[in-house]
Amino acid sequence: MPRQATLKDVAAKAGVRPETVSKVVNRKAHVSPETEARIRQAIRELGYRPNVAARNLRARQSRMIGYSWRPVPAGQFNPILDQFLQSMVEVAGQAGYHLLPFPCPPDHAQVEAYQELVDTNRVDGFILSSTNVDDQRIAYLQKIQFPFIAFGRANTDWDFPHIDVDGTAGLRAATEHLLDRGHRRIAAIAWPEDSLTGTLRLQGYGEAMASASLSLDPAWIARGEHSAAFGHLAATQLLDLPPERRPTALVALSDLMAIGAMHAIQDRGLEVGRDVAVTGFDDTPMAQYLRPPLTTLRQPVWESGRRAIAMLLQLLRGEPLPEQYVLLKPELIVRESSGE
Amino acid sequence: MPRQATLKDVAAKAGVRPETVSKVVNRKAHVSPETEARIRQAIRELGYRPNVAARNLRARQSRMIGYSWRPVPAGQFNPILDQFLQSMVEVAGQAGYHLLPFPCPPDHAQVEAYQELVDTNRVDGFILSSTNVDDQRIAYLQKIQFPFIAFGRANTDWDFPHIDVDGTAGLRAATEHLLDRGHRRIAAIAWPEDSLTGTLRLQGYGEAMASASLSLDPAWIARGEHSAAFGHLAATQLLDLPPERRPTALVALSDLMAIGAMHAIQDRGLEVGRDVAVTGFDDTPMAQYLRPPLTTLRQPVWESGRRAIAMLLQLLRGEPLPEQYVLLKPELIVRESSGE
DNA sequence: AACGATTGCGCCAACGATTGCGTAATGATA
DNA sequence: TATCATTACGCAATCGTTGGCGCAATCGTT
Repeated sequence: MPRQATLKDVAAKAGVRPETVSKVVNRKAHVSPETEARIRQAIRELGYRPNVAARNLRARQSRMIGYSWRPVPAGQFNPILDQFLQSMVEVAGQAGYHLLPFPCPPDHAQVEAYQELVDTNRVDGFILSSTNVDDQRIAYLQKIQFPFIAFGRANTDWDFPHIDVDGTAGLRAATEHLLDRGHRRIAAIAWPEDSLTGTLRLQGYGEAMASASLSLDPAWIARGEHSAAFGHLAATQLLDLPPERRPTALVALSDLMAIGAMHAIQDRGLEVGRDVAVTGFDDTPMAQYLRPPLTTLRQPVWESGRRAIAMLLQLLRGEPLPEQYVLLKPELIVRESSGE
Repeated sequence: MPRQATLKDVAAKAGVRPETVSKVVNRKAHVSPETEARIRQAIRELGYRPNVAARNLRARQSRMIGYSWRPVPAGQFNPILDQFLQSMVEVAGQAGYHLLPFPCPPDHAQVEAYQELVDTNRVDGFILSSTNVDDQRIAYLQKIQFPFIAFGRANTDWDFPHIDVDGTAGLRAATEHLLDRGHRRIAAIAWPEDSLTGTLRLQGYGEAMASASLSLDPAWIARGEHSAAFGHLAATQLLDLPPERRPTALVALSDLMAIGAMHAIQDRGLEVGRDVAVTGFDDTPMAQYLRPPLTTLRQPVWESGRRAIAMLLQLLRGEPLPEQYVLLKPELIVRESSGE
């Protein structure tokens, strides 16, 4: 099998020097039309493709973008990953970049993992998803001034470019939708207080309730781990409240918790949608197949991926970012779990 | 910001030549203990890491493995991707390799996409998933003798290393499980005849029915597109059969179709599990949250990923493969949809 | 003491592409 | 024909790492 043609081979065939070919390929210098034609012909005949390792060595870059995500525990879903990867690969590819995915290593090994990729010149920048408060990855990359875009927020006093889905607006929309349908006693099934995303989402619920001038019963906010089991437990306890305090609608911070809540309602012989309304968050693929189908908030996954890469590419080109922070609105998908 | 230290910097600090440092790093030559200590000290102090681009250029390799998968249409799930990526990244990482994911481009552009990655030396090998009969990617990579491992089979007369989940054994197990529970009229909800995976799975159903000496009613095999809607339609038609031919159990080739079938049964006022048993395939995360939870076949995703990479690494090292073809058995997960 | 064998490490030449500079050839102008 | 600007392309160096070769110093053996 003949090895891949190099600049030298093309040059020999076209009767010029390798540098000239390089200049034609990169449109860097003026070359006479005839020479250019001869060179292009040779390139075509030999099927020449520039060797990326050589290019990268010379240019001190890798044309690779690291993507780190936090894998979900077994039994849960990651409905985002497939689409998110696709959208990023597509946009990055158009600019000649490829993705290098790696699941977040355990906390103590995180910084080393990033250091490795940075120091060996394997990646030019990063996309981080599932960010945390006090996220070590963000702290490290900021310290060494390495280009990255986060998908999610972190400490409010940290200043770094990021994209996020506006969970506050999402829960406000879900709550308002329930208010529109006449509900007045609406409870929330939420995450622990240390979750940033959870706090932001819950805030939207609070805002909607406040602007409808409804007083909030403290018992209406249930906090617990992100699981269907907790959704079930929380809903059960909420339905156990005395009639005048018992909620007629539940907003859950995720589809997974909404599923648990739906089951709790059904276990009690009540009908979801008619007796108690339920909404979720994520629009996981299964939301549409539940009975009744789940009203939920769809994250603009595709858009997020595109924007994140587009922003990172700007950083890599050394251009200033028009917007450091991007907040995208999720879309309320109304299905039967929230009534008629 | 000081740029990353190179061999030259380390050499200068340790008072030797760069090549010597390289030899120490790669354990290639004998160096006196004192010199080695001095060099290692310098490496530590400067935080030296070999530049991958330079290494790759020299070694004519990339230490990258291309992974191509067929993205699922919107509204469906890809429960595999997250775990599969994780398992591959982990094993590859231990051998100093990274993954380069790219969704399958549209059919006509497939070969070009692979050519690009091969010709520019961006990847050393490929993992292909969701293979097809007459798969162009396989044909191309075989033609140019480029290392790859397929996850899935293709034409029976093509000879290439692959891993697959034994769908035949899976459906045999599901069908036998239903036979054990006393069912005699068992129908299958299957894919079109041109699907290789579908044909193999259906075969397992046929085998189990045959070895129980049950005659197969041709009406018991429904074929259609892979969707919940088709599952619903097929189940409805099966339940419309006259009582003596009406199946008491349905094996579906996927969880998605099983969901449709469950809904059809419920729409008719029947109870899944008690009146009609249902099984799926995939153990998508949602299977456990359905009501009743779905009996299904769990694919050994983690194991597949590890094995696929391990095999590819052997090819890349030029070692012969102990097994060209690996068939992994799926695990039957019994839940309530198949009865008590 | 003379010999070959071993060890430790320096030197050179790649790997393939890119870049700034230099220069020969061309054409225009006085 | 001499001068100058412009065009087209060659020259040499560089990016960081590695493999092969060779030389000097050291060691053991007779």
